[in-house]
Amino acid sequence: MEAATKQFRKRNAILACLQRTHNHPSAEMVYDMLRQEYPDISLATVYRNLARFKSQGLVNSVATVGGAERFDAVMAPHVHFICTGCDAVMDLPQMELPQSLRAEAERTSGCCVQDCRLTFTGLCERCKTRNP
Amino acid sequence: MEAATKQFRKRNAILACLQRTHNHPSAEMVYDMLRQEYPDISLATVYRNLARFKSQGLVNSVATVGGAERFDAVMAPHVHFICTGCDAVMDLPQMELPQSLRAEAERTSGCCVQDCRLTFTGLCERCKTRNP
DNA sequence: GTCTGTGCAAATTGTTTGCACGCAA
DNA sequence: TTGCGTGCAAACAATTTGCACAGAC
Repeated sequence: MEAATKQFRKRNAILACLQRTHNHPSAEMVYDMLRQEYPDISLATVYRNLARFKSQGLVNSVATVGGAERFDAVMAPHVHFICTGCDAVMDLPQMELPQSLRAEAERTSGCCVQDCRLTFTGLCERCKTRNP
Repeated sequence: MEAATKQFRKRNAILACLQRTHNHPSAEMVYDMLRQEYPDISLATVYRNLARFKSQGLVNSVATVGGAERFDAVMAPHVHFICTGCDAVMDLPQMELPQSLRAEAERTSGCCVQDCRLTFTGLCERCKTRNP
């Protein structure tokens, strides 16, 4: 990491963490992951930067699971699956999100549609076998 | 209201409130609406009964908007629109939710899909004209 | 010197819980 | 007399905010 980025080291680390991971972490999960490399990082810094990224359009909030907001750095609309057994949030990359949906929503509702989200809930493969 | 229901008067009122309104209220919104008829109702009672309804499959949580969970007594999967300007949550009844999606999700993911939710965000008609 | 990013602790907010009371079976 | 629904207040958990400090410009 170059010297010039020292000022933004933690901010960059938070964004990089979101871009690197695919588990759609909560603020606390990001905090826990970064604590290894930045032992003095504060949870408030994570929250502050997540809010900033969101308002900049760098990060989306995917859902709130078990009371905690979950974040995603993949901005292209895609399909998610949330496991009610283990609170995992994952992508369903095989599934296409029909482009026509957004236009159709805008036409039938008269609203200005900015985002579209298709989310399934249920039990993931692991929880499926554990729970009867 | 018959005498027999006195025991469940508030519980019934909470459910009826959800079934009657279409604004997908939060616990606090339900509380405020019921306070007119039941001035001594408690927010804890609303939360307790909402949790009960949810576990009984009588009520779904649609989304959490501005930190507060929003509820819906319409259990059939349907499409929602959330306005980021005024935090309104509304139905898009004109839009069909393709039945095939759930099966496709189950097939491609290997998960056990229990629920499907299609949600658009943006600005409603009123906020659209207010915000530039 | 000014501005910005941050740690820390306190505050805020949505939600849950423990306890006591009152009514129904 | 046992159980359930409730109000109230306290507890909790996720998130936000005020303040002081350090480093970048």
